[in-house]
Amino acid sequence: MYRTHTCGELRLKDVNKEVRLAGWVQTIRKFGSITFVDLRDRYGITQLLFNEKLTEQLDANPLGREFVIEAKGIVSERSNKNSNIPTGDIEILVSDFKVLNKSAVPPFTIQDDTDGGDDLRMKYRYLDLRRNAVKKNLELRYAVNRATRDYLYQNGFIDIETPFLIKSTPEGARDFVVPSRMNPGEFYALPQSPQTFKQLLMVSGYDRYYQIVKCFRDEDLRADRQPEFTQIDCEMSFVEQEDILQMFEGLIKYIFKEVKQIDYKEPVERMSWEDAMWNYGNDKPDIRFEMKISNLKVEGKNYFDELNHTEFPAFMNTETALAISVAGCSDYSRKQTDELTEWVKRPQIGMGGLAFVKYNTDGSLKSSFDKFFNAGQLKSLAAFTKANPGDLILILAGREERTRKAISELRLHMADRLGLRKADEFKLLWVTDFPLFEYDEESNRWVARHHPFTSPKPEDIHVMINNSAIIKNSEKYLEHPYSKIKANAYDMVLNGNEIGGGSIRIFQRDLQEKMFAALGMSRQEAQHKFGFLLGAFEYGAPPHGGIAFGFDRLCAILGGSESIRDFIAFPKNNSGRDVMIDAPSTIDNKQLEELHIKLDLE
RNA sequence: GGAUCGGUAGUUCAGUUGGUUAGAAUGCCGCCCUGUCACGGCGGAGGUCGCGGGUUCGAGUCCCGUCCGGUCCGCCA
Repeated sequence: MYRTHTCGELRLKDVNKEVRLAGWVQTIRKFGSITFVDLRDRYGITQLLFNEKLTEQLDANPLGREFVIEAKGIVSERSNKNSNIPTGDIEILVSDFKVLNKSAVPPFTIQDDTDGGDDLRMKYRYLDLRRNAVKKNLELRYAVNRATRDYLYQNGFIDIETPFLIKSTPEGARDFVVPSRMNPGEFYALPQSPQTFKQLLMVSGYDRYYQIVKCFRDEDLRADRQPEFTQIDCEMSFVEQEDILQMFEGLIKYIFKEVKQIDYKEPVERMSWEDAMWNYGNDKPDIRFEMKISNLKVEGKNYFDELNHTEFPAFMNTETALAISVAGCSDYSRKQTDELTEWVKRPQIGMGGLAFVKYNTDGSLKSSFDKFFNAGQLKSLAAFTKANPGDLILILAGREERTRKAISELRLHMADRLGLRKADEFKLLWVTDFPLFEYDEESNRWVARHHPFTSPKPEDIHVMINNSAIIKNSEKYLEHPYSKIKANAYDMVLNGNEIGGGSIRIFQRDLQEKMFAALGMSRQEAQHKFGFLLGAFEYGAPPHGGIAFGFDRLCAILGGSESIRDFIAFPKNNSGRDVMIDAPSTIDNKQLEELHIKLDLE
């Protein structure tokens, strides 16, 4: 037996016990004939005391950082206690010890505030994982996992595994493909999600299914995006949208309670996609704070007309003008407003400039376009944006899509500056009533905004059935009936992050075929790609719907972190590389031959 | 596919206008130290300035190319 206790459990009540501990040497502090060693394992740190005067031949000199040792000794009360660690009242007076394995000097310090950079930490991830900071993230991840399984079990869900080697369906994200040795020239694809399988399980009658499952997408990465990631994937039969919303806001609340001890009592707020876009400029608003957007000029509605104002070119010759009113910032200096202007001009935001109005606390108004607006017009503008004395009104104008995006980024930026996005505050939101289709100008066709299995709202089904997807020459796609169709789809948003999304599915063959056709798929193509699903729909498919949560991201948000990499044991870097094992890598010619693959590298 | 920032000691970084022998902190090694817990003191070792080319009397510094990494846009149903 290597150990009788862990390094995290001994307390004053254990004094005088003889114990054995095993773990890693965290630090060594030597004072002549006595030496303190902090011994670390998964559970904590316990101080060992080596006293050469008391026990002869007890030489701690051969020890080094990260050596694995076992030590025998008596639990003793410390004369100088350390209130920073749970075991700080005691130490082990070592009578004997053994080095179980030596360690090379680690390339970075294994401490909460490590000196290692990201790249190095990833290369030596097995050392990085020894750090408390990373360990507690993985523990949180497991707590979320357990709470999820608890809740879904209590509600009658069954966990069913679905295959990883499936068929490539190049709709949506790019697939990772796997060559089939036994079927030369043919390839499997790794699932982007178990979507069709879970729907087939509904046809099979497993009316409450879930899986915490890896999904794969071969797209470019970000700090919060990995090529393989984990979803909480769920599907239910005989449900309407309301049933799903109830069930799964229950899940998230349960996770809050179990993992964060947060009692989220109030019902989750709801907002239509249109309201979200209108008031917040994006489909995943952070509603921890207000700061709604005022639409000064949008399609079919021009506030400046009411002002009888036609002077300021930045507002006149533009598609859109949007404003936010930021509380308590009317005293911004020239330097600060310049800063904001620079901020919106950065290539990521890409605006030409920023107009502003200072609504001073004394009620006076000062704008960056005083030349064009008189006092009365400014007053009216302030009223329209619902500004109060003390507010700073920020206005962006330009092309609609870009300006909307920019103002929503600016809104978040201002909230960050004002400290309105508190890490310990959690605000959930359902966004509903998404458009079913988006028009892709590149490929000149409609694409499914969510995915092609999403059902239109019942009242919009006839629009889909009675209209052709084809856009006539003169017609703008915004005027086409398809652009008005709403989907039975919903996203869950937490503090401005999309943490989950789902929909009520199509479960009739006719409608599904109509959907494929609308997406520009021929009958034969649809049959080839999704024949199995269409076939299944002929054998009594029940009405069903579901949702999937981004597990890694949910954990990161609950852990108060921006990066999901900190919550994945072995993540990949920005280029999709695992720098620890150095994957991906080339394979030898023999393997290629077996797969009947010839490389054509330039 | 594009934009942008970075690459200097084991590590994190500084390095001025191009100018003598490239620095700091930390880590590492040695010696001293009986109450530390960011221990302390003294001493020491440690560098292909990512790589290749160019400009120059002279390049860590300027230019071109390239590789690697971070962030963002496109992309991610």
